[in-house]
Amino acid sequence: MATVKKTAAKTAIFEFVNQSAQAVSHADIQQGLGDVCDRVTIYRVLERLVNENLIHKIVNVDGVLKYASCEICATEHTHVHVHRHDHIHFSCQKCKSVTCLEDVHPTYQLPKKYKVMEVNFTVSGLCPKCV
Amino acid sequence: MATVKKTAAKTAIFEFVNQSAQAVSHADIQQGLGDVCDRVTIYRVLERLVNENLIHKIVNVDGVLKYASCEICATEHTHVHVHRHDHIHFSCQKCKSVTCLEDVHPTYQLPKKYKVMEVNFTVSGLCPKCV
DNA sequence: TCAAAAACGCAACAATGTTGCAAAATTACT
DNA sequence: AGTAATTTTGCAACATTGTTGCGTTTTTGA
Repeated sequence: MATVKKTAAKTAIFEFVNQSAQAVSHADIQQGLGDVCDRVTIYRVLERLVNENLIHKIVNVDGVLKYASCEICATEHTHVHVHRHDHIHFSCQKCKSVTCLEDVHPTYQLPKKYKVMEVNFTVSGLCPKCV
Repeated sequence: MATVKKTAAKTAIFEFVNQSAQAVSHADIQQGLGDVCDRVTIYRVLERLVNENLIHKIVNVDGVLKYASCEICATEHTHVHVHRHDHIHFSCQKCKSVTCLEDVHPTYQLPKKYKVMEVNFTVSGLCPKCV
């Protein structure tokens, strides 16, 4: 029985991600939190937070992984149910910010026989501040 | 006046990408082509091919960049016009293949003021062969 | 309090991608 | 064809991002 343990690093990282208006990278966290923990620990904590559905993971257009708070998780206090993170992310080419557009859910129809488990929709260009 | 030059490496890489049914990574190309050219050259040729709209670039769910032939480019013989590569890509978690679903174009509506320049839609799960 | 399990730090490694610069190849022009 | 201009290449070195193994520390539940 895998028991999840509460640790200082996990709490700090979770709050950091949650308080950010934009999606943050590993580097952002490391820089933002100073040295609360080792570099490797950040990777491992992020992996756990994603598995526990407390945050969600985004692949940016340049291939760098980013993490963002999950509105559903943040508001509903039960993390038991699994929900799909199928909203669009916007990656600004100028200010480099990655923002969740939680209300924008693309519609599409896949050919039969494909079994979808995760989605990653990212659109890049200029955000309202930079346009 | 930047003049595009035809080279052996470029031709080989372009044909390799074009003949692949799935999207290929830098590593796939390097392995597939042996040593027609240096590792760095592959990166640079891919960048050029993308800029010339001869192939298109995909960010896989794990953050690795992949490249695929562009059906529009491959069939229409004029590469002059810029076209959006806004179809969905499917990334199989089992066989690791990344396939262009050229006919699946998601519809979505962004909030005003976002200027879209590129899109990257990737769906992962199990492909028909692995389901 | 104490033992089991989870999480951590450290070090080392792996994969992927980038940059600078001099040499080689291609192209345009005469 | 000859030649100069420009692009492309190879090489080496480096940067970034992410992973793994392992012994130690921390957390948790009984």
